[in-house]
Amino acid sequence: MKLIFCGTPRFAVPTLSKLVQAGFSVVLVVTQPDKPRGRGLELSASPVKQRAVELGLPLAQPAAIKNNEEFRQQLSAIAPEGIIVVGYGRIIPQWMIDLPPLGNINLHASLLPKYRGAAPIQWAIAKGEKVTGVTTMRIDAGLDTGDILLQQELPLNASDTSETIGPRLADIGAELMIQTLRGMKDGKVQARVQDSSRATLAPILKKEDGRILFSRTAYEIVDRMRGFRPWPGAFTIFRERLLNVLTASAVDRKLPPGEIFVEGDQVLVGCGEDTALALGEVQVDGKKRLSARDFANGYHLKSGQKIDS
RNA sequence: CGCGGGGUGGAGCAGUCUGGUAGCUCGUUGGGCUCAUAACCCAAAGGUCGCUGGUUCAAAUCCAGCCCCCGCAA
Repeated sequence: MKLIFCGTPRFAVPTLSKLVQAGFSVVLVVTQPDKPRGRGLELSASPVKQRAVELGLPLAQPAAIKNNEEFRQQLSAIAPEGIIVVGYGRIIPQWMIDLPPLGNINLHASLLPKYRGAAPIQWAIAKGEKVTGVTTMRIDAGLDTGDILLQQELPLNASDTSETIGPRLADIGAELMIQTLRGMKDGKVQARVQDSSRATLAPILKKEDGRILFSRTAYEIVDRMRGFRPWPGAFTIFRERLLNVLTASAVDRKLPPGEIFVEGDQVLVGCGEDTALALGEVQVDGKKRLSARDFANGYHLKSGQKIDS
């Protein structure tokens, strides 16, 4: 089966690898242009590009595609049976949706219609879901609103974070994509319409999503911390500097929100509804990560102080 | 030239602006108190102040270069 693969992040890599391994003919890989990254803003290639290079596949990195005649003709000339889209990072234009007979097949990292949008893994964990999963669907003009092809669930437990779940969903999703394509080929896979009344959104994360609001319960804060790791993480402002809270647990304790309580080696911070956050590892802007104990000793924390002042 | 923070006894920090022989909270070791303790009291050990060079009577502190760590941004 002749396919074009569009993807950019690490999440998309297993699917690309699996397609090639399973014998599908990936004739073109489309990914985002190289961008400056990291300190010093050095130019770096997307994970998908790196893998495509390893696999010796032809690459395209158009800056824009909607009105890109040259790119459109390139794809038309290939005449793919299907276009596979996994975290490409751009809106797929109508002309592309209409091009292949099998349509544009997307792998999405949630159980649609829940968590439509750019950060489904993170939001599912941040909202304290007990189960998430992956969905293959046929792309339409809307945001993750296309007809569902196949789904696979993955249970979540309290220790899971986006870092641990992301790779697992990527692997499960890669497998599901293979099943989907094979199933479509011999007509065993039925597309079914999403129930949009049950839809929720998982918008792209911003740094601000990581700010800890001590008015929330500690349990909510911990869930968000798991979901938003490693970025944007969880932070507050401590003595006019950024304080990243890398790990923490929730306990039931009545303390004024934002107030510190030092107890032995533990540092508790009051949260909403008589809950408190027991700090684990923290990191002050410019410093190394510290245990709550070292943090309390080094910065002379006293019970009654406000952490965010 | 993307912006910014930091490297001080075993850990974490203060001191740097306004040069003058190093301080705090812990930990460690010894002793004391206690039925007992991760609690409390007393004492001790432990530091080339990231590296190199410069200015000075004198540098953790001022100047120059270098190394390492981290946050923002993407």
